[in-house]
Amino acid sequence: MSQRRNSPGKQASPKFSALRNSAPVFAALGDETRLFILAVLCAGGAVSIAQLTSGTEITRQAVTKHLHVLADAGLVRGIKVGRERRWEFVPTQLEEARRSLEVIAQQWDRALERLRVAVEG
Amino acid sequence: MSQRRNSPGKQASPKFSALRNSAPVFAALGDETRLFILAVLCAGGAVSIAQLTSGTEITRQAVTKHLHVLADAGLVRGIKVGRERRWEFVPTQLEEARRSLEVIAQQWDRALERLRVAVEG
DNA sequence: AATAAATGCAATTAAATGGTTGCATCTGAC
DNA sequence: GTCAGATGCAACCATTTAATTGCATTTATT
Repeated sequence: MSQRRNSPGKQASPKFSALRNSAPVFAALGDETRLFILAVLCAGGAVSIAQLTSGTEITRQAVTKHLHVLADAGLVRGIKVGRERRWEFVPTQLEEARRSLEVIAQQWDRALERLRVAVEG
Repeated sequence: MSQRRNSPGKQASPKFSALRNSAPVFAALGDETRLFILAVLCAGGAVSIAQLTSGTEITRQAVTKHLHVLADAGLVRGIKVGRERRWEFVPTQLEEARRSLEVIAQQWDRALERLRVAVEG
């Protein structure tokens, strides 16, 4: 996921690199099935693959792959319990992503404010 | 982008369909170059393709494609001005996405709270 | 020990993505 | 009217992604 293909800026500002870091997280969130899985895990705690699969219409292996995508993005974690593996939500990265959106939104708000001042004042 | 491949739930709850709707937005955000473009547009107002391209190391056409992905997700809009097209940020969908993350986070918080109550009494 | 449940692993496939090059079109300026 | 600047459009290519099927492995249970 996101093999650091061809990044933009030459020497990205520190402000932007925070944003940049959450690109993989957004990519992981950018799929209905994964959003569904995440919603389930947020609500319930630790759930097995079999249980998660029963909530979808795809195969167990497909669900497994989605779980690994989410895990690579740091959004979930799986721990073995007996013969099954329980998957649970890990809040850190989602918080990070939320902050990133705030940053963009704030930047926008400031731009609007500057515009307002320039016009009115 | 997101050809509604194989969606999860049979009759998704209204609560989840709000989340589901922002999957395409997250997908659009899940790329460094697009995050960069978005950051620029948030800061600056209306910018031409040529100007945007100069901030990256990819071709103008690649930037154009990214802009269309962002536009399809409703995050930006382009308006023709003379012989150039100015692209600008549109805040609505980003707000929507932010709310989605809040919903997930709140669900998680409530789950923790229930757990706390169950343990502490 | 034998069996069934729950996963893990690998190969395969169709479609989507990110990028490119080349050429056409539209528009402002001289 | 010609010419350069800024896009638009289309074909093409390599990689990644989402899903599948089939088989191997691990682990409760009886």
